[in-house]
Amino acid sequence: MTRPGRPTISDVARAAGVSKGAVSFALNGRPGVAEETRQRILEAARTLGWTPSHRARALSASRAFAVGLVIARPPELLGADPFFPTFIAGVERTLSHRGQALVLQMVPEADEEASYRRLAANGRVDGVFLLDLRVQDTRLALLEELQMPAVTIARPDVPSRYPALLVDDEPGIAAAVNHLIELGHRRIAHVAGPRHFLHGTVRRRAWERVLTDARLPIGMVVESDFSAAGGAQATRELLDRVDRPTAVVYANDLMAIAGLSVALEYGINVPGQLSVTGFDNTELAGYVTPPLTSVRTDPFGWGRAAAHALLDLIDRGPSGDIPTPPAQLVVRASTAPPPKPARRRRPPGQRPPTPTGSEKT
Amino acid sequence: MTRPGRPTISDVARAAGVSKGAVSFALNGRPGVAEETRQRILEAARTLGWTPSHRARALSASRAFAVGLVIARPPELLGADPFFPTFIAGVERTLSHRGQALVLQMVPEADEEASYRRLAANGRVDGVFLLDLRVQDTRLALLEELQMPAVTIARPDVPSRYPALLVDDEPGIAAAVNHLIELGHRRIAHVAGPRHFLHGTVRRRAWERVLTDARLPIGMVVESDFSAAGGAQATRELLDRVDRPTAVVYANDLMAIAGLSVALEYGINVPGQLSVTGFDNTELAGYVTPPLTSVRTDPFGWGRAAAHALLDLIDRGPSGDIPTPPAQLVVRASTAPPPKPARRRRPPGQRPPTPTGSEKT
DNA sequence: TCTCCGGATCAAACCGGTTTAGCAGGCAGT
DNA sequence: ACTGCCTGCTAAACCGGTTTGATCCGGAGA
Repeated sequence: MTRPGRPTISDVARAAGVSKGAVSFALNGRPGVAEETRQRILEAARTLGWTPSHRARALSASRAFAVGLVIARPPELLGADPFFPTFIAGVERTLSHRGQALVLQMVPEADEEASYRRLAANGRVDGVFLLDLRVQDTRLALLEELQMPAVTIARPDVPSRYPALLVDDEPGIAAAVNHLIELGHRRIAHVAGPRHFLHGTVRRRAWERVLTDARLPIGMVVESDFSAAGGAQATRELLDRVDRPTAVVYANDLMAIAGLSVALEYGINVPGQLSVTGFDNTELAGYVTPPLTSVRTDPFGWGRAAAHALLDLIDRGPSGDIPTPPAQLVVRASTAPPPKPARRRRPPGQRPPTPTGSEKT
Repeated sequence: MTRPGRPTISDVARAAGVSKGAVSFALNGRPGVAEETRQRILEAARTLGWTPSHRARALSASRAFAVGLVIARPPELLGADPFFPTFIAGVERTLSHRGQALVLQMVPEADEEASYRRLAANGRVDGVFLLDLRVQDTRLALLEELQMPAVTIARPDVPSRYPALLVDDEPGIAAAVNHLIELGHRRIAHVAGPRHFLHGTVRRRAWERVLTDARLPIGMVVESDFSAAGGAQATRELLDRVDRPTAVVYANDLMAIAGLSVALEYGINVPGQLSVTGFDNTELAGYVTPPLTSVRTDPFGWGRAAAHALLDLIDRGPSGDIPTPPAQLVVRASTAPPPKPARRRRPPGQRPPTPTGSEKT
């Protein structure tokens, strides 16, 4: 007659002829167990095929051994953004090495607060990642109220006692704008993300700052929503202006790629008559026509670093913010000098797509 | 002096003047508690702000109240594919209503088996979704060995006692190929996904079958990897042939969009000289030039249905496979009649992009 | 009045670990 | 020989729920 179910620590204790407590000590490598006994216990555990019950450990340690990630975006916007899967892959890389799991929640924005509350009340996670920070984000206060450890991705614009992964979109946008200025552009527009998102605002401000420093006008900005449809619509608005821009800095690749199509539809050659830059350096950026100059970010690395920081916070208490390397501008064929003031039609000379592209900081 | 920590069921019992057991019964709506007592207990729980401890419940019920999803893909391939985020969003929609959580693991392919084993050994989940089925997938046997409930997305090509969500790519591909045949195409190529993936093989077979039924040749197929780079490379191979195809059916949108750029690079007009179809109907499909004819699938709905099926399997035992509505072909401007045999150069007449597109089954 | 029955309730065991208090025995110090 | 201390281990409590077996009680039936 075989025992049903997995062997427990009591089975191991019986097999090794010791008490439960001794087994627990031996398995956790704690002192107070004779070396010979320890070996006997480990041997018994091995032959029985014992594995620790995560559930029992979680209850007695009052820990979940899991961290949470709440994503509040409409599902149709989620698919097109490569950020999340890549970030999560990075997170996992760290977590799996430390025996932790990731609990993912994807909820409508209206359910977001409830989602955090439930996660905390149930004790399902020991901490969370705070992503897609918003301007004056109310979630920080919520998490402090819930006494939930957290790591924020980017430094919030409200006081926060949580460690932040210092991703800063400013240098990437600045590199793009400077690149365009160096090429000779003067009318540089921006298709921005929603202003209530911190990264939407940060990117717009970066664009403004560089233009202001160069004494160029900052009037040409259209706020959009990071979607292809939004990018297309914003591009139309810009191209319909009488003082049409000679370059557009988009807040992400998806909008930029949609913008490329709109330019083609208008019969405006890119990069001959219009330069375009994206942000994210998505896989597709190198494979559209023309290949898109973009800012390469590192969501995978961020995920790894953020997970590290969160686990350290949980295990060892507060520490400082985490720096990240600056993003790099990847120059491809969608940017070129602006057309000469005398409107000369240049033939739409195709450059072959170069997936790699050269780099500038 | 306030008690530290959350109130437990014992606190509620004390406050209501009853035993732990009575509280448990009352809270779970089980019979054997007088109505008046039940109300008193619920009232006490409410005023104390009691919430059930997921950990304790999991231990005593020997259930995790969570399901797992293991994704084994190289991270760089993950970002571009909109399937996973959308599928997961659908899964969450169901799970959150049922108090379940999703444990997500993203691992290198080499660690995949270990990942399932760990999930099972730890008892972290009560079941898993099996995605990205492979030809002769070995994970089915693994999961049966681990006695882990599962739902497969698509019916495997090996015997399986698990319920399957019957997603079938065949009708979608068939619709695309038939659409091209009706337009008059005779040389219809296919850029396939990896043949070791079931969906890669299924889509290729569907393409073959329709062509064979129409007595058209099935020679023009290039196996690729679902990536933009792979799609571009495969397209080059096809366009370099002396008997260049007049239409290409791509196994996903990402490869198709990369293919559009290659055609442009070759000076081949789409759809004038070459028709192109994608698969997935990604957000970008409607915003490239020309807008891409594609097959619309419903990963969100699949996620919802799969989660339903998995929870039912866990709670109520085996049931049947789950049907899904057939995919729809979304016709946009990337498909048109083939060029006339007499090679007449047609001007690259732009059609404005129409994001919506008309539909055919 | 006595018996029987069923509903309401309680105490205790249980899930599978971790942790603490305590005990036995060996050895050194005085 | 007695005290003190350290090592190696056991027994029991604990984490916070669920479930079972026993008990108490009031009302129906004989």
